[in-house]
Amino acid sequence: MQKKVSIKDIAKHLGVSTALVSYVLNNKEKEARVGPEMAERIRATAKEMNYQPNMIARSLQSGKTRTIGLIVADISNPFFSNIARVIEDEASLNNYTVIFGSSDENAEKSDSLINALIKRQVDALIIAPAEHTEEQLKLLRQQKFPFVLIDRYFNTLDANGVRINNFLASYKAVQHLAKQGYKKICMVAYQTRLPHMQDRKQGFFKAMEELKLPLHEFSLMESSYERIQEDVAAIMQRLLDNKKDRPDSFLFATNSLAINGLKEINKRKLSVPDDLGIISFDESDAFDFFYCPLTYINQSTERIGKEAVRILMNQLEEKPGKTSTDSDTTQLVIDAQLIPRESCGEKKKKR
Amino acid sequence: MQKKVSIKDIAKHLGVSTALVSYVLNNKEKEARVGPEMAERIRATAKEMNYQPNMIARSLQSGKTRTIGLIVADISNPFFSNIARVIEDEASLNNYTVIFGSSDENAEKSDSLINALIKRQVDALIIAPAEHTEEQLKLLRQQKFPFVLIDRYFNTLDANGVRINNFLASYKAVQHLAKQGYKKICMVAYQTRLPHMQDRKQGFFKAMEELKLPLHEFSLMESSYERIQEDVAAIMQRLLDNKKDRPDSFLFATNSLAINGLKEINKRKLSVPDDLGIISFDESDAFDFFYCPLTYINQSTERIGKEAVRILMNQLEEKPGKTSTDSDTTQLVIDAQLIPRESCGEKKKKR
DNA sequence: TTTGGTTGTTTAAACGTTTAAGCTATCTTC
DNA sequence: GAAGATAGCTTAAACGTTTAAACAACCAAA
Repeated sequence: MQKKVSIKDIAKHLGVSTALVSYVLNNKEKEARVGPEMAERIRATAKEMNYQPNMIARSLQSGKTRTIGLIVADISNPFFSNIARVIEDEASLNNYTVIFGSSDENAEKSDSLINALIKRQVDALIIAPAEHTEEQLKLLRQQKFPFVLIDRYFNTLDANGVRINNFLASYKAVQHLAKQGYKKICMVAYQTRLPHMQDRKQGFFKAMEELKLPLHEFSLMESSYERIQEDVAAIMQRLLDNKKDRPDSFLFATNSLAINGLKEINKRKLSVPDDLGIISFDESDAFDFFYCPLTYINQSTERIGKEAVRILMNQLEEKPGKTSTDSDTTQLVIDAQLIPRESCGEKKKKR
Repeated sequence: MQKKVSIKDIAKHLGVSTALVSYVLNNKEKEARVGPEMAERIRATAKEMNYQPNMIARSLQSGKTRTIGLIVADISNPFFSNIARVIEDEASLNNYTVIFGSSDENAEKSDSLINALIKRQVDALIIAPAEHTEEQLKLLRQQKFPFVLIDRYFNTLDANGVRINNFLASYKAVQHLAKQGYKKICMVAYQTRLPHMQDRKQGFFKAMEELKLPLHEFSLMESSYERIQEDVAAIMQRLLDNKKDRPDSFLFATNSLAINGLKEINKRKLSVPDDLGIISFDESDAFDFFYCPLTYINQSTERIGKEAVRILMNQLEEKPGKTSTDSDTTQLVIDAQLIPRESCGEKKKKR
């Protein structure tokens, strides 16, 4: 690669000091009392030589990189890639760029990712934390490193965060199913201690209880993250092939769970919403194209991304008259919408 | 944020020079003849003080950031986010990280994105180039900046690239449709001069010609990128609502086109594959859940991502005995697979 | 005892910026 | 015409690394 032109090159070319060039190119000519014709010449040669400032050098000197690190479970999951896109746009509006990494829901990978990004001096992190990463995050917090959690959170960790009201979302979903006449609801969730997932489960149980719907052994089924395909297939096989006593509806806790579940339902030629009612968390193009469009719980990736960046910017771009401190914490809980469509229409009376 | 600990801090803490610390932490104790017990003490305090090297400083000194810039049309498009994930993993294996940006198929945005990433001193770029970005890329090439094009390419630009054989893919798709009895095929493509898209169109026309299938005014329909939803809706409305003379099948040039097209088809209660045969480029979860699973042309995002990184690494990590030069160029054309499913099954004889 | 080698460590420059402080003319003002 | 202000520029240090070169102390061989 060709050597890039630096401020030094411009200075040498004009026979002046680098300071002068720097002042002009940073539009500080007034404060630095640079002569107007000199300023013009500098600007001209900078353009002529196609000068591009070296942000690395600038960062070293300023201690700021104007870079945000984004850590999600998997950037190829539409939920996260949508958020990534929103974050990219918002960051760009504030002259920040984004480095990303996928943790695969793995605490060790998360740890090395966080370290790699910090070594690269990102100014802040946006993290959808994996299970067992509490300690890593506590350390970050202790070091007063700025970050925002998205999607998930921890009870024992007081940190910035943006998430939906998971409990209520599940709760409403069950109510909706019940109103349509479904009684034997099965929730398919991830097997994890992450509170956002626990909330979804608890919202489910709370609604079941209040509605006086009896629980079954299949009421809550759990899949691992790593072997989701096999696990969900096994669950569905066990439940659906038991003609005697099977659920009449499913509440899927994420889009990936739903997609894997639906594939199994399809294989068995069961008809939705007659044989089975379905609701899922998250969005997916797939939900629109299922023969019977899925009722889903919409988490606004737009809002999650925007608010996460907003919270960070508030913290990073400390205004002179700021009142907040590093230890203050913002937690935003967004209300998720249930989007009713056809996958749990009025249940037939027959069963 | 708490001040980070530097090599200087460790040196001061031990009363030695920074050089010594640097040698040890870079495992150059042998070459630098550092005493073994000193080395141990340095390592110990480094761990104790939780030292994290400042990559920015290291980059400034070395001129390398071990960072790859990724520019795609839209990171939230599954095709690109899948590629992004593969690139992330491959990069990580080589100790690189990835910064990304979305060009929105817009040349100006692409330009400012390229500049922003270069200012940040990325070592290389992986780009899915937008229309009219040829000149920007020629400039890059001229400056011998390392980059690989993915998905798209330019005829007049000799650069590294990884893409599928678009012409042949289209060609085979038409053959497949014809074999199933479809004759009045409509290709829905993007209105762009990008050669990969032109190739898809030309493959279509070539096959039509060889099969002696007559062309209609609807044979090739084009949508803009910016207003895809409106454009595709208008196209489908015009074609489908004309009962007299309408296509009997569609070849969609991308997943987004297909998804928008299918929504319109659904609205009109037309049945696939009886009333209409369908093939689309790219993958999508949605294709699996369309009531009649879509036949599609699979571009292996896995291979595209991996090969792109491999080509870059070959160029960046110049081995001592290297034979290739900066001006050498690798172009990889991957064979795309047609995955036959139900959306263009044996066409009924009735029409 | 000198010469030379080895070992362990320090010095200092460099990477490309930014910016406070310093310097030198020239211009006001009385 | 002396004092002070102002305009226009330069010097130099700093950010956190890396690394060639220098240095000092010791040891071995002649």
